[in-house]
Amino acid sequence: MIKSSKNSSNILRVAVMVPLYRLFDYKVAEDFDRDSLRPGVRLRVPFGGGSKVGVLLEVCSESEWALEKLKVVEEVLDTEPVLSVDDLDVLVWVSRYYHYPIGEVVSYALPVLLRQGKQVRFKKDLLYRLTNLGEDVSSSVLARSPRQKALFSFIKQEEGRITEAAVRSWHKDGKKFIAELMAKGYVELYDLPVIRSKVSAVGSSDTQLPLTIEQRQAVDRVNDSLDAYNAFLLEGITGSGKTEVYMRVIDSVISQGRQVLVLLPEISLTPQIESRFRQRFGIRIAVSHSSLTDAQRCQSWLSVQQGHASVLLGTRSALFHSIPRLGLIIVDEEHDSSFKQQERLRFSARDMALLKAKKGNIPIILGSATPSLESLSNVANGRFQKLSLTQRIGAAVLPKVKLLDIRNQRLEDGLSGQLMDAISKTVARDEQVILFLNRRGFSPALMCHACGWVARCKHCDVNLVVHEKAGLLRCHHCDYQHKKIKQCGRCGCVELVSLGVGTERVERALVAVFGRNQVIRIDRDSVRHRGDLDLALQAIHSGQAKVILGTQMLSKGHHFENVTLVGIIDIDSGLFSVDYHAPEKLAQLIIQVSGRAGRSHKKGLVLLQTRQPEHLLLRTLIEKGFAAFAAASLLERKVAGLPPFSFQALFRVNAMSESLAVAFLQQVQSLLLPHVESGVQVLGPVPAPIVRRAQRFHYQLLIQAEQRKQLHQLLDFLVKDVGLIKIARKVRWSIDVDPVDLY
DNA sequence: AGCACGCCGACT
DNA sequence: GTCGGCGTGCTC
Repeated sequence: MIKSSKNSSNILRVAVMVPLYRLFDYKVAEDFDRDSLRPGVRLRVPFGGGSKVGVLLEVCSESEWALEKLKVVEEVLDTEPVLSVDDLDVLVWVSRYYHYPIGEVVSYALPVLLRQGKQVRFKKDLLYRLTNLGEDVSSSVLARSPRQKALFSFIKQEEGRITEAAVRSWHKDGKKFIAELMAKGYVELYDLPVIRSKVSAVGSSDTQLPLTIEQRQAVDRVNDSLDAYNAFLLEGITGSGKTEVYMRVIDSVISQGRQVLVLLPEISLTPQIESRFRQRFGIRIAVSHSSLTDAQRCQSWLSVQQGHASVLLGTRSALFHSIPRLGLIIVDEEHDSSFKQQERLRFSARDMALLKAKKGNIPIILGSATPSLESLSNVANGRFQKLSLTQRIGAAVLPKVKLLDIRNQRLEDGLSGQLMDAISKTVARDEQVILFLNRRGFSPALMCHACGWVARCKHCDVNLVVHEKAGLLRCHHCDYQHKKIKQCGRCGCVELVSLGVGTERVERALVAVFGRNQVIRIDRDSVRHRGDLDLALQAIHSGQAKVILGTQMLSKGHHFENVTLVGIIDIDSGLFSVDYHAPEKLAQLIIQVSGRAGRSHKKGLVLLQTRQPEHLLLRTLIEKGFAAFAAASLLERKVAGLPPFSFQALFRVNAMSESLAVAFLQQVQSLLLPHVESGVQVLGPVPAPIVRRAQRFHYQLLIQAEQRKQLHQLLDFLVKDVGLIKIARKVRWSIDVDPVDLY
């Protein structure tokens, strides 16, 4: 049957920005201009009592709803779609895969201003360059005004790559000085054309470093397969020059007039990295991270969406940007846990990037010195191609890694005599030491000597941590605080012992030996604000601080030239954690840390305190390296009958009372049991931060399946057929597919 | 999520 | 008598 084409299509399927798991149908007036109704345009629609912003997903001719029940669209907000059909396709997939309301997923893809239905225009980033007159004069004509002179030289040196923002960040009165230079006729504004076809990159290519043979091979392999989906794992040890490989490939892609998305872990997206990319690719860089204002983020979003920017540098949320001519995705440090969003929409940026590359039929590079087991397994099964960088650039040598057997050793505040000796010797040589302990506070538990009672959080299922200096007991999950108690909460005994060792305790011990000035502690308690960290880093770089003690915070991103000894105080907890990814996280930490010691000509040493010196994975790691460790881990999983991927989901609930949470999970469990032979278990109660004061009981249900597909069938069954949303009135739930963290 | 509707307790 | 608590239901 042939339908009368255009006029019958007056039903609009809209993703309304509300937390509901379905689309909403609307109609348009008969005489409405249908041409403006393309998928991806924003609409203002009547919803409930008021009106909401939504995004048009589909124009069709039928609705499950009675026509007279449908409301009429109020307003079409865009003449051009803000999201492409491909974008919408990915968003719908994300909504289904992660079981998250479609309207919310779509709103993730838009900057706040667009979400609110505002009209925004892209303000072209105008650039400054010297005029012909300016090129002819020497900067000495500006000798009377040192600021103008300096700015003049800055513009000359950057060769027309200076934006207004760059001038502002150069000096707070930069605009004033530039106005003066423009008044003199030395400097002018111009704008760069949008790249839609093949052009050469804007950045200067003479700054390129020569490549090693391995780098050359990696670049060539990727460059040879730019026109289709190909997944590459770039495995490169610290200092082997992964970034240079990225940049060469980016060069090729943008010279074809296409765009590149570069995803970095949260801590890696620093002004330094940004400026390194800026130097190379000029102003055709857009960045996206949490410290931008709404207006800035919107402009950055528009610059990518409208094709002005060729490279988008961002954290995991940058995946949701609309990138019309995307030609390559790079995920640097692909193993990093910050690629998993652990709140609201629980998505894995690495997995989503792979999907996006596949759907867009473009190449993707996952880079890491310590790849995730998932990626290594994908290399083994032929889904990824491996590119290896094994040589370090320059004279840097890898440090020696040694296990310190602390069985039967006397530990003083967590430190063995051997480790203490090594620290003293290093300090005596006027070199620096880094010590890792992934536990904040003074001690992780406070116990009654008389009856064994332990101070616990009244909201969460965890022990309270002693913070000696602050005189507090604190919960590291919900941040509940209580003044440090002097008596047992059960028997009233006054003899309370601090059990275990945290950074504060180790710091006290180190200060007692080396003095206050030579010891510095870096964790979330000691560096609250951004400035604190800078101050601490300064003390380290100046050489004043000799012993640097910190949590994971310290393991990433910072390079300290004079560090020749790294100690990890407790590695055993990583070997026996409930988190089944803990061993590989530990291995990744050790490798990362090794990259910190002895980067210069000096030889470095890494000491690991352990009571498990014969542990197979540890031995493999330190004797044969990360690759062998990973291979052993994969084999171990295979032997244990576990898939290399974790085809499992965590079903989390928050409820007002324990009985509600348990009753709900038991209901879910009983619903699932007929459909799975095994692999559904209630875990919990589990610690979790309080969302709302009332909903503080957190339980989890672990669902395992043989295949990813089977898992999703189960989840779909739960959500759709069972009507989970209706059952789950008094609880809040979320589904975490392939979780990293099992508490 | 927001908002309306609806049915029971203290109050200008 | 009403104002307002939040339990329940609905949003095209």
